[in-house]
Amino acid sequence: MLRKNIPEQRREQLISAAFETIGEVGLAGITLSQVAKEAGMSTGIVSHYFGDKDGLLLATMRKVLGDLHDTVADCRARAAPDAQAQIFAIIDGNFAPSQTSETTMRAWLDFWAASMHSADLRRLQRINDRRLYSNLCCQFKRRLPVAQARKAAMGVAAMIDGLWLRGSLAGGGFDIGLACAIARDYVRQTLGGENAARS
Amino acid sequence: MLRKNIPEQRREQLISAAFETIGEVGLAGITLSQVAKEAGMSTGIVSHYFGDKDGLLLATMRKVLGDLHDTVADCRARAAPDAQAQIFAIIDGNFAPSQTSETTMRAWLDFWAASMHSADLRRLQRINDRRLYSNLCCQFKRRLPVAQARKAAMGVAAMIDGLWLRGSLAGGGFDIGLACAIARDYVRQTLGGENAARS
Amino acid sequence: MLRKNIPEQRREQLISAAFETIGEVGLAGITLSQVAKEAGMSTGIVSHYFGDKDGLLLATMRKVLGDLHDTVADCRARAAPDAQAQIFAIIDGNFAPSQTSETTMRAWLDFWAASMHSADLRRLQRINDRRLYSNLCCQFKRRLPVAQARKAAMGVAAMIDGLWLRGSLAGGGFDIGLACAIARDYVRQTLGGENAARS
Amino acid sequence: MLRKNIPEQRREQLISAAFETIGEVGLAGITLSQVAKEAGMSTGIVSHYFGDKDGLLLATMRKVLGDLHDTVADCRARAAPDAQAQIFAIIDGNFAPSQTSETTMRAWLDFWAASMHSADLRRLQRINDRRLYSNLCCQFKRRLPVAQARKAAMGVAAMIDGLWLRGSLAGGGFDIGLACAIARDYVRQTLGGENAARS
DNA sequence: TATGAATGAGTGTTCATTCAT
DNA sequence: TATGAATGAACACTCATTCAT
Repeated sequence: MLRKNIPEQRREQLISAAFETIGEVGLAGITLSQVAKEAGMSTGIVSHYFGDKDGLLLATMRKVLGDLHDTVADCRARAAPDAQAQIFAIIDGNFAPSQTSETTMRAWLDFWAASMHSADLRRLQRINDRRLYSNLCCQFKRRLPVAQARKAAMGVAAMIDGLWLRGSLAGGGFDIGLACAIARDYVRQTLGGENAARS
Repeated sequence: MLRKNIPEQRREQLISAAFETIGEVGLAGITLSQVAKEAGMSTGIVSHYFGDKDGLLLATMRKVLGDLHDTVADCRARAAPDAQAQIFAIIDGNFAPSQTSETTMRAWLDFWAASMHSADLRRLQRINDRRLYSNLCCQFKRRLPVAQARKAAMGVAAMIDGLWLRGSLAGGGFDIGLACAIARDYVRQTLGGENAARS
Repeated sequence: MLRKNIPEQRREQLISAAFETIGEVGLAGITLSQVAKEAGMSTGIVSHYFGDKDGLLLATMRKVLGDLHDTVADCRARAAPDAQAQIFAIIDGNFAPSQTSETTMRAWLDFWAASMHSADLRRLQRINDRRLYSNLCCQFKRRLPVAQARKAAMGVAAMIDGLWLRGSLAGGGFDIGLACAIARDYVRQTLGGENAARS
Repeated sequence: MLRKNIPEQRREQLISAAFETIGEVGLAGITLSQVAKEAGMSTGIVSHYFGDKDGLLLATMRKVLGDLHDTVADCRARAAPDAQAQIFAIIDGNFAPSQTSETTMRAWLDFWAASMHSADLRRLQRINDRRLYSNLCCQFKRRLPVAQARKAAMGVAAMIDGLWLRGSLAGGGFDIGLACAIARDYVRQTLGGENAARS
């Protein structure tokens, strides 16, 4: 709130501007002057706060990843503590409105593609990738043997990313409710089959 | 073989060179002189054959899509005609070695991301996207009611793309056998669950 | 003369333009667009022919050094073959009109200063530096014992560079005739004193 | 010592920092933030004390010139009052350790080159240039006719600058003792030859 | 008085495209 | 048909300078 926070505010404004600009023209087509204009600042300010273009982009990806993390954490906090509810919450978080907006999906996909060619981005991407897997795995282990839990976690993680990926192509026509339903069915099958086996 | 085919051969060489170069430096980092060098031709030749850079890239994406189509068609032709075998063949085709090489995965992901910002690429991407869905849907309909078949097709398509997407991050560590196993399990559950329900 | 020489001609035009521009604004203040404008070409052509700015500057320094070498060689070829005449010719070459023009002197001094901070330029500078010394030393050895010849060569080389350096500050007021006379006197003293000692 | 002197102290610190920085990266490569960092101050302080970058550089050159002047004055004060001893002292001053350090030589040469393109720097350079000449001329006149004294002064001044200039290229390999010896020999010849001629 | 965040003009360099040969 | 030299607009980045605090 005080003076001290102004630098942090400007960093955030710049990151937001970068995020928006990526949504408009893509990561490949972004220019610093576009970002600066979007943020209402000068071009030189980027190197002042982020060193160079890559620094800004890295910070922007961190922000995108952080937002997803927070969204999922919120959903889980509001959900019942049992395994299935927690897994459903993870799915819900990944398909929350903030994560399925046109801009977010474009940025996501751009960063994913870019991480194939940049060590820094790839590291970040992997952290996020593993987090989804281990969050799921942790819950599945409460109900399934380790080996099955691992396979289930991989399957659900893939299904979430796959639904999301295919949804990105649909643009406005992405049926989030249907995506969640399909993912939930898969989870139920996986857990339910085990229950049946137990009984 | 004849003179007439030389132009076509050069087109293919150029496309191959573009494909390899994308694998090395990414779609964002590619330059025409790199492609020309890789193909052993002059820089001016691209506009001669493809109009401009975008034309070459579009043709390259068409090639990538076409290769996947051919690979899946091969697998299906060799598989038994029943629904489950055909679905398994579609899965196998999507995870065939030619489709899971480092170069292919990078090109794929780059094109997917780029299709968010280019109408031409997006159109191509959508055609492919729908083909996977309708191929799966067609088979599921032989065993499931339409509504369920559609959900199953969406789920399997998402799982294939999701496994593939997450595998792209793993680089060399992508366990193709495990990916296929998870996808097949999901198909079996979907078909089998229905069978169980029917009986 | 033929087509083949056009690239070489453009290289020379660019080097000339760089030389002239250095004379106008100095090595520190030179920009590629100035050079390109002076040469009547586009800015991109520099990297085409010289890789980058440093490449052009290095080539320009080589040209300046080469011109001095040629000028001195001409003077020596026209002079009598005896030691004193050859030494006088070396002095004359260093103070020839082409070497004492405002532009040449500015370029020279700029390159000398820059060679303190650039390995490539320093290497070039040293080659030239040693050439003056060894040319002189070679002649002095015909008349003096080795140790004395070396000192004499160092002295005359220093005097030439010193007169030239101080002349650079004078601008148009540089009295070339006087400079040559002082240098010749020093040579005569050095050689003559030895003669006197011998007799 | 008092408060009043603090501004003067900061000026000197800034000039020292500029001098050191020039030694490291050259006059062409210097930036105000480097200087400010070296001095442990803020970037804005330069305009506060020196108006702009050129002001700082001009002050730095003045300092370099002043140091040489003081060094020569010290040497002369400690030398015998006769002409030859005074001339030797001038030579010694010019080759004193403080004047032949790597940093000093680089700064000197950079300033000399820059003075070709800046009126302010050139004026300063000329003052120093003439001072060396008139100091020498003054002493030579005590022993030689005016015309000869002038030539001798020009010759010795050139020899000093030339030895120093060539020494700058040698870096650590600059043999100061040899340089002084060569210069002294030249002075002795000039004075002694005249003596001999008189007798 | 002193700071350092902010500006924005100017730089070297890259590269898709053109076109004379 | 094919070349590759040439163009020039666009880019990221630097840095002297300003000014609110």
